[in-house]
Amino acid sequence: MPEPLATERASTKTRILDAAEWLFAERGFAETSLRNITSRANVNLASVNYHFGSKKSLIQAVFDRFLREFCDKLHHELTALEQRGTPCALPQVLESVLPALLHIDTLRPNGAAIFMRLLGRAYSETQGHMRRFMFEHYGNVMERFNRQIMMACPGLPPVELFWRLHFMLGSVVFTLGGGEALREIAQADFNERAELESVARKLIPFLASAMQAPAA
Amino acid sequence: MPEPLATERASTKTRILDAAEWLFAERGFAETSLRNITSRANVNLASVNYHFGSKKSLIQAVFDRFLREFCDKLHHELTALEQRGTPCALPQVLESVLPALLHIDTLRPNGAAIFMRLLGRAYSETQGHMRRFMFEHYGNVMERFNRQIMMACPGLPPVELFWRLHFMLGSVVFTLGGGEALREIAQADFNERAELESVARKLIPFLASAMQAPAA
DNA sequence: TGTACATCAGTGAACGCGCGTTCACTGATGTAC
DNA sequence: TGTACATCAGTGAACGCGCGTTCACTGATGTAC
Repeated sequence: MPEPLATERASTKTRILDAAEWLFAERGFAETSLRNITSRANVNLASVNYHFGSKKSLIQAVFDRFLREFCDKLHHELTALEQRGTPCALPQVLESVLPALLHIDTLRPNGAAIFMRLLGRAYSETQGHMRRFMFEHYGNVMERFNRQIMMACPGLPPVELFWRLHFMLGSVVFTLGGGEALREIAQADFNERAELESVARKLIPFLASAMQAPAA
Repeated sequence: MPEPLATERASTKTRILDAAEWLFAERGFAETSLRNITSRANVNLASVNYHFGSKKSLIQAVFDRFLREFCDKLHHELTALEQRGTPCALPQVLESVLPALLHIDTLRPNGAAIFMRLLGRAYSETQGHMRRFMFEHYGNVMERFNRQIMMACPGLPPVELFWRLHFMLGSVVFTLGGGEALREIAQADFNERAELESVARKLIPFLASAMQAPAA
């Protein structure tokens, strides 16, 4: 099949993915019905099950598209980091995630926030389907990132490192994926437009300093 | 009405709250049906609407009970802190939350984790009903806590403080409320039983160090 | 080149199911006179 | 003290609704001979 021209309507499959990811992030999986999705995407209700088989598979497909886009970019950043030869300082390592996040945000409006929300949901699932899927398909990139962090935090015991990585993940997911709430408060109370990049740039020194705390 | 004796069956209202909070935290609000709740509580389906009016009001009641229990305890801790006279160091301020968290955990099994999950959900709501409710009823205690933090971080601009408070909240909510996932990994990979208190004690130096990062 | 058949993308309508809520009702306890 | 009525806690069955999924079908495109 040839790639659709720019003037053509996006494929039904793509339209469903676009509508679904927006609604999933906005309301959650259970609160989003296939009727919500298909009417937003302007496609037939039955076409979701035709293309994806089930609602559950659609959720997985949405998540997978994000992970692919994100990890491809992160892979490049990590390669650049590794080729420097000299061990990197912690802020530099953390900063390597930023282009991947910004890249996702250029692909679709509010993309990074949506991705962070899905990531949060992946971790709070009772059954860890999405989490397991993530590690099976993109675990190698994450491993490489972890190794860079480890090298920048010499002497930190592995258990401590494990917890701190998740403390960091919590901050990132909560504040970048936290919906309009924080954005609105920041705007109302401090007249500050909370752009993805500006929040991320506040996060980096905060997290870098946190990681350098002495182990208990 | 006299307080029920210890040997008596807890009141229907209490049984519903107990069942609901467990299920809400485990599966989320939308994924938990009133039939799930009432069959777990061993009460009649219609009694939820009799006692609480609607599912939405039940959610609020569950959240309110946690907030009351938590804030009462935190109120006492803050009073003790304030009466010391001398300004407190950051780790001491952060540590004042610990007894409140542990208190909730003694009231009901896994109470603190459930509370943290509900807190996370309160922040990711599209409409901020729960968040607004929280600030209206318990805002004064949170204000006092914020003031202590502020005093322990002299020179930090208010905007920066706002964001860092939420970076902290993210770490706490994500790791203490994050379900079995992290607990299981810690057990499997590091043979470490991730007790509430031991994770919280890892969090405190991490967050204290983070808050002391130089402002961008 | 023409014909027959297969595959693919999509459609409209219906399916049964579980949902939150409602309603008429019961039986126990409290209150007024 | 006895009777009539009110309130309260709870119940069983049903309500209409929106859900994910299924199914028979259509029309366009590709392939075989």
